[in-house]
Amino acid sequence: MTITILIVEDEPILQETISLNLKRAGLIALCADNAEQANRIIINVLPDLVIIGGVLPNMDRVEFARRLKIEERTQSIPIIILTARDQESEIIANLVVEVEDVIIKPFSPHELIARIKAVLRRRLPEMAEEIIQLGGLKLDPATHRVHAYIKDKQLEPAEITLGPTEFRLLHFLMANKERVHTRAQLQDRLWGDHVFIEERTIDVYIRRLRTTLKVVGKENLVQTVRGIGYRFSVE
Amino acid sequence: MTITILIVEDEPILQETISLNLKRAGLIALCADNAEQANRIIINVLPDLVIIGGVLPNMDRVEFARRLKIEERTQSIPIIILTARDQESEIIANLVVEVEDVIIKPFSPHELIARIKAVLRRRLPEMAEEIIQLGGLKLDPATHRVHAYIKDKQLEPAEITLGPTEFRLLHFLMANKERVHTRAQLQDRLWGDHVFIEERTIDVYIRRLRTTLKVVGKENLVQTVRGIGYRFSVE
DNA sequence: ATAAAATTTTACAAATTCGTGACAATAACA
DNA sequence: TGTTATTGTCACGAATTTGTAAAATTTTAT
Repeated sequence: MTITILIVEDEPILQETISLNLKRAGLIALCADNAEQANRIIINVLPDLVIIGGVLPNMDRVEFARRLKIEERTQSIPIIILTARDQESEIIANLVVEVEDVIIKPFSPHELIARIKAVLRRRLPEMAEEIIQLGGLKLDPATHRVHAYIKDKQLEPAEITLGPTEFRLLHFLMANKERVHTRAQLQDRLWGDHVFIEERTIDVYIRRLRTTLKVVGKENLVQTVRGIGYRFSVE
Repeated sequence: MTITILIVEDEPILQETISLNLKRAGLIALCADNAEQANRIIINVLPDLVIIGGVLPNMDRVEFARRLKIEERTQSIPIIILTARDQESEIIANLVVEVEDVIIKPFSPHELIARIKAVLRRRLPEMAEEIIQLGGLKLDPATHRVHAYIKDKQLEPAEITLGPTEFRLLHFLMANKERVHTRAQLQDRLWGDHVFIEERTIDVYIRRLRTTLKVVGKENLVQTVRGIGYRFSVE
């Protein structure tokens, strides 16, 4: 799942910097110096997000964003506008156009990445909403429910009650079954970069998840890979 | 694996606080009050990360970061700058210098640690994830699993359990099959430069790997090249 | 054939890593 | 407001891994 981001920015240094930070975050960056170039790119590659930086005179930028929002093909692409603090008129204009986010300069790379991710996350609710069925478990992100199918008996699937964190953990593990995740990766995905938790804390949540699963007889689904991390596996 | 962090900060209280929090997180903290002192430390000990805090007049801090990023020896050291929200010019300047992260004061110790760890984590290159199939063995880095296909029988491939080091060793050998690796090379690739181990230790791990493989009938895959080192070969 | 060199085994203590139960702090809720 | 989940941490013991030293074996050179 590669995510492509179009940066419209004429200042080369800023363009370069943003692009670099995006790459570092595992996102693909396309760069355009002006509106025409941007349009040409959009014709070929529909980006997942557009960042409109310091291009063109102010109102033109808003106009550019507006056009994207009007045209059917590009309508659903989220837009982030970078704007200077003093250009209040523009900020207000953007509110009218209903851009997804406005980041006021100056900003840190970290902030930029964080907000890009936030916007992308918001956009992908359906993607995360798929029901996952694995190893006799059914997890439904939409209803936030987990059911366990017990083979021997013909009983209705038993509902499992999980705390919020345990649910997210199970969800992530199931969505990436078989793959081993280090504690650092789990921490990144479930808690994010800004929150500091002890690595042992993850063990504790793994245990909580396990004990809950054990109650319905699902014993070996969450496995330890010693020295590395954890894995959801159907064997 | 000890990680050393250099803190450049003239405010004693802040210095102390940061240093304390780093220690609690298992990181080694070196402190410098000013640029000269920092340079002197860097000459002796190459830190894994530099935190530039409230030292010197503003632009000098950026200059300090820039110098580190220019000099070859220190180029790859990630830098985190602590900056006050109102010093916009500096934040922008840092973007240009391509500092790894800018943390805006005030910040919580938790946030600091989290972001330090995030930066350090990002620095690690991602391991190759390709599945390697060789000589009746299948090694999958993503799931961290090794399977052995036994020819005679039509059985399902048997799973092999390896310790972390044995796994890395096998992975490396398989990824560079047929090529002979000296013990020094293996040591570099699997343990890194800063860890001292006896050369004999590698022999021991080779043996451990061999015995595990022998259990599933894979006997001659890891071969000795006398006087040189070891090799993974399919004959 | 014998000594020297290199490698394979074996055995072991120290260090890590993981699972667990208990605990205070915080958040959510009625 | 009080009551009930949830969160994150800690400390302990058990199990595993790690690195080493030394003995045993094999290979090479003299």
